[in-house]
Amino acid sequence: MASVQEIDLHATEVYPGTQAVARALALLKAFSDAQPEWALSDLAQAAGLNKTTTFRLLSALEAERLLMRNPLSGGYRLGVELIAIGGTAMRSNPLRAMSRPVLVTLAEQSGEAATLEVQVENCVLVIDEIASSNPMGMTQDVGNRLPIHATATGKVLLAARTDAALAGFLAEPLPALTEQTIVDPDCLRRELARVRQEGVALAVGELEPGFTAVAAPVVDRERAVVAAISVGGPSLRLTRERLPSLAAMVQMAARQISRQLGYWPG
Amino acid sequence: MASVQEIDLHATEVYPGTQAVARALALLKAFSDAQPEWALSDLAQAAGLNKTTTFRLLSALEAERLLMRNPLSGGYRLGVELIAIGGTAMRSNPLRAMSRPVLVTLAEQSGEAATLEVQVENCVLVIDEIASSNPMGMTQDVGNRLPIHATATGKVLLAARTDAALAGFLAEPLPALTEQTIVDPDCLRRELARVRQEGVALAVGELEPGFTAVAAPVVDRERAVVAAISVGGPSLRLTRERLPSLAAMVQMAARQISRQLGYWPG
DNA sequence: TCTGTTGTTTCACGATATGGAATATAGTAT
DNA sequence: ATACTATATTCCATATCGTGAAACAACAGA
Repeated sequence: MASVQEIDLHATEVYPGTQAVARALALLKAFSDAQPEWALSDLAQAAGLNKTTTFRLLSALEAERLLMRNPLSGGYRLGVELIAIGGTAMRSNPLRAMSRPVLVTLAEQSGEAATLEVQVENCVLVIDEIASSNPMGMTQDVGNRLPIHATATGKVLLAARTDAALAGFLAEPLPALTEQTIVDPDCLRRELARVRQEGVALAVGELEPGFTAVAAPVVDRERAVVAAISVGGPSLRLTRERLPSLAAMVQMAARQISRQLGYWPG
Repeated sequence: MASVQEIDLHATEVYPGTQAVARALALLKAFSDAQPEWALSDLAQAAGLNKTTTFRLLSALEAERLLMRNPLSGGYRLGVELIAIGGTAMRSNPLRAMSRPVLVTLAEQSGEAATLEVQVENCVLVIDEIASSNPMGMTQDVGNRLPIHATATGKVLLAARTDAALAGFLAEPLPALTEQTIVDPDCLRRELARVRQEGVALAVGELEPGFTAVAAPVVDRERAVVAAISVGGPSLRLTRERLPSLAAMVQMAARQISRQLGYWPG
């Protein structure tokens, strides 16, 4: 019936007695870079909710400034309060706070931009980014979600998944962002095996043409891969010869952060 | 009874039929830079909610990754999903998108950091920031809330308030952040009158020692002050002699943005 | 003017959120 | 060890609060 693409109302059956909250949050999550503005009816349909219910929830979110309305179109947009809360979330993130000095050193040492990323659903989320000391590289990606299969950090995080979880992910087609993006499931599987073995991932022009990145996993006390860090920059600067030494730096930094998290190798 | 400071559950009576959502959002807003982690009981008490209710709401927020728990203390913290949503909110903010090129020009022209800020409750919220071309100035303040009475942008926004709204604000004591912070209500009132007349606000060492900023209002189609922009930097560089010319630049840039919003002077 | 679409309000119903009480799980002092 | 205190978590009967159909209002296009 719904012709508009469906938003998943979170298959994971939620806590009992939180329907309204879960629905409100699902509505919030419907907003994205691709669709930053929603009309009430469309959003109601996409979320599979009654129009009245949607209206009431959106009104509550608007009253709290988490949403705002476009005065011209009447459409809903994410509000300023979310920028504030997001900023607080960023600054209070313990992983970010721990990693920052290491990232700064890594960026200086490598002369490239360094990032800290975690997995959120089937994307990697940029938690922190230290700009390259070399000018240009102004990516400003903090808070951005990137496709997990086309990034070095993403591959590191994917490599840590169980075969079952991986199979589920690979069941759906992988979008190609560039000519180089790995879209063949078997090809990606082999790549991930390599990543798992070597403890480093590369992405050469797979996210965007001319951009190369090297990533390594951050491991916590329970030996779970909780994040990945990377250095990245123009492929012209991150030449094939430099990659091994960059990989070593990234791995070293990642191990340093892991140790702070209580991870002890062996 | 409640010895912990109370969180205001939003005096403005909310939309009927959204109690749970409003409460959940109030819980989210309880997290701040000053108090980034809450124990269940404390938060329940501060929000004036039953412990069970609080637990259920927090669980729902945690399930959606808007909150996470500190594995050591068991305390609640803002989660990564909020960083993602906050990033989306920032990038999709129309005011920010409009202002950015103007801000970039302003930063180049002045050689200082330029910011765009809006009012949210009794704070100013930094929506965008273009770092100074001169090194140092690395403030990284986007998403940060600053006290409205101690910032140039804040004064601009305060100056636009009605006398009644202002009186309400001035009823409570103004915290001093530095020696220079204006804490006397009458003194601030006079300052705001000046700002209203001249259309520019200054803050010299009022937010932090040695930091000076100049701000001007951004006005929309309905002649409402919706934001303020500023340039700021070390007081040693923003000398008394430079301030008039900087003020002119900021005002020019603000007028440019206002015009894009449909404001037409006269 | 009519018609289709949007956003908004109303309201009766019952599913759903609520909070007291009971239980579990620590952490601290005795 | 044991009792004690302060947490977090589960259970469950109750009625409050969220729900969605329907009706209304405000447009835009034909």
